[in-house]
Amino acid sequence: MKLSVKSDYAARAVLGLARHYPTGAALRVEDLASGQGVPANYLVQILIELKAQGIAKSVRGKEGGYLLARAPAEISLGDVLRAVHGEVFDTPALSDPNCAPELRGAWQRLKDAMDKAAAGITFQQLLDEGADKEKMYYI
Amino acid sequence: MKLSVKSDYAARAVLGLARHYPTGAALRVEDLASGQGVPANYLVQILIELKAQGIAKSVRGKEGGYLLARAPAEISLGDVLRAVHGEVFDTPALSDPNCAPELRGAWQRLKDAMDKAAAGITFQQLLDEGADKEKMYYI
DNA sequence: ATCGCTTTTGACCGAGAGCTTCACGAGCGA
DNA sequence: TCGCTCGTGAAGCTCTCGGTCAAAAGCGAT
Repeated sequence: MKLSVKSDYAARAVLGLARHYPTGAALRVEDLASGQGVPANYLVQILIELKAQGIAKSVRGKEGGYLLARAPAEISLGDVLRAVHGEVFDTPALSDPNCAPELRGAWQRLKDAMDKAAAGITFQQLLDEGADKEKMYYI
Repeated sequence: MKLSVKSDYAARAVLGLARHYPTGAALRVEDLASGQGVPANYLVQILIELKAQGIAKSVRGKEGGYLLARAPAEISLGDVLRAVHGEVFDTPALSDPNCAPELRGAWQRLKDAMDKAAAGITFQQLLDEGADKEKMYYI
């Protein structure tokens, strides 16, 4: 099971916005893209999806750009994954009625594990981990 | 994150072989395919991969077919997923060096959760669940 | 009002993967 | 030798993914 580059880009974008969140200012797409190593034109589409899901919001015109719609503590990795794909975990078997019920149960268990793990990772945690790592250099 | 139909087919195939495991006889591809609602010509390719990973084995000639190489209790859903794709969970971010380390940690946690969940589901369990369900009708 | 900045939207395209089918070769038993 | 089965490779088809581009639209400043 391979995760798409899109999910990765989306996570990077949200992390970038989260780092910038305390300033309260909007971040331009171009700056966000170059800071995270993501093609700007592609990032635009991802940001639009993030906005549609209420994760980010945008400001137009000069001094415009993107910022998070909620605090980083309120955004989980699962939210981001659901924003760019429909579901965190999906398989044709779950919607196939002539799939054996015991198998469907197995896929469901896998899905639940995935959902739970993704919901348990918030971007505030990631910010803290990054800060901890940086603190190492000062010791 | 979408799971391919191939993984589903592989799981069905192994479940079908597991049900037939106690007899010790080989199961023809055609029979296995029609029993599980899988295109036979495609199933062949999947079975070859399962065989290459030591999950199934084959017998040629008349009375030939496929059977499990180990007991159903020794085969986890993770084994099957790893047989048809390379990994249970993979993302370009994990091998991208200029991805933020805190993000890589997050993906790794997701991967671990997935691996653990997939390793914890054996086909013996699925057989038992199926048997339990069948017993319901006799009450 | 107009201009420059930004997001927004939609269309487009090439490459590759996934799914499926087919045809033919190879091993085994009668 | 014949019939049965697996084994293997190749082909086609569709669809998604990753990425680009251009034009529209909102906002602020001059």
